[in-house]
Amino acid sequence: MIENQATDKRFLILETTLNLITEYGFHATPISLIAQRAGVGAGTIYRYFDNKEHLINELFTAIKKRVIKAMLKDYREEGTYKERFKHLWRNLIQYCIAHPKEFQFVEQYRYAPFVSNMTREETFIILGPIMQFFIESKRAKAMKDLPLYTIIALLYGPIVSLAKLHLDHNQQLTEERIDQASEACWDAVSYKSEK
Amino acid sequence: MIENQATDKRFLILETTLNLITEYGFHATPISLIAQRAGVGAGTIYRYFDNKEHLINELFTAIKKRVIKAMLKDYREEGTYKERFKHLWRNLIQYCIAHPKEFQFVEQYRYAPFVSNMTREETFIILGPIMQFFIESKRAKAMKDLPLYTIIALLYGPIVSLAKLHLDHNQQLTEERIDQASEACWDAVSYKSEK
DNA sequence: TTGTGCGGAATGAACGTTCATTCCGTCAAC
DNA sequence: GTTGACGGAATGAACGTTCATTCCGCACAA
Repeated sequence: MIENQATDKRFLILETTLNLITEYGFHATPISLIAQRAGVGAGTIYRYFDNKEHLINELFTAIKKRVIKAMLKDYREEGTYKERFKHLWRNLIQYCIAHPKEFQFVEQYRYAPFVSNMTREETFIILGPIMQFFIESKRAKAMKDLPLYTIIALLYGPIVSLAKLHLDHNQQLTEERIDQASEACWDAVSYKSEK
Repeated sequence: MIENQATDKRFLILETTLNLITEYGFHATPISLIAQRAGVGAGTIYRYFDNKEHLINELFTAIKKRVIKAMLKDYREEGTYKERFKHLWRNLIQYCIAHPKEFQFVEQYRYAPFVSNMTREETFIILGPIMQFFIESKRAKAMKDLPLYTIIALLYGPIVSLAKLHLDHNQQLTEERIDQASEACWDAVSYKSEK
């Protein structure tokens, strides 16, 4: 019980920060405002986080983990490579749309100067299982023999763009459109003969 | 001569700002530093720009225009749609790589809260000719009948991802890789039969 | 059951710093 | 001599962070 209160408050601060930062940006959301909205004292935040920068970095990794988890939801290593790909791809874009603030936050600050390199490297480690899928697909000739980074760009890039267009321009991203796009992405990385 | 001195100083301030902002971020580059690096007084900056926010927005549109111009360089409405697509696509990614700071700046602040909506809308107007190409390609059945926004996402998304991976992870983006990727992008938006 | 003492969580006023912006004396151009 | 561009010191607001103090819940003595 006692620990729960502590983790609850920690969580509360993180979520409040997420809300404010996506709305106003990092430097435009003062600690004082986070404290006010979270209903805690400004000093309290410093009991849980060393400083503002650490707070952001923790928020970052927390969200990244949620994203990867969502991406791998119900994923099984069975079926065709295309089916598996579509499962992962759809999971990811669905999550981005369902959690716009998390998506915006990650996209906006991924390369911001105050996000530490360590945080960025952690991400790559977390992504291990997904990388494995790509490598295996290539080996099985289900995917073109493209460099790993090219594959990532061809598959992840459109997700980011689609999600941004969806969120910013109210381009309704319907089930149908998501499916169209996932098919197109598969066309990009698979051989033409591949059905 | 007099105007030239004025526009030179204006340009100097803008370029200095670009350099500093991509290195430190918007809120972490004080006007005083811009002034110092540009070799002008802090007050002088306010002779050319109303305030910091305006300065950024002007920098934004200036860069956008350069990007579109670079994209359309040597573009002619002749040859197959695939050839034309590849020309535009390569122009764009080449520019992103050749001008990393401009690319980073645009990508980092495109959706930042302090970039005005007007600046964002201007962008869409500038993009008119490119949109026309997509519409025409669809009509000619050279491209799949996908929503315009989907096409943009499928083609522009990978460019952003590739450029970022290139710049951040030192993934050498060779001529060969650029060509592979452009082919893959075309596969994404064209019909399978299309050679 | 009640009263007392204790440890650490929580607080928010205060501090020192930093920043965007203003203001004004200087100086070059004509 | 007049004009206006210019530099950079001055200004005041806002910020992150600290720290002396308060608050709270529990343990235990009586």
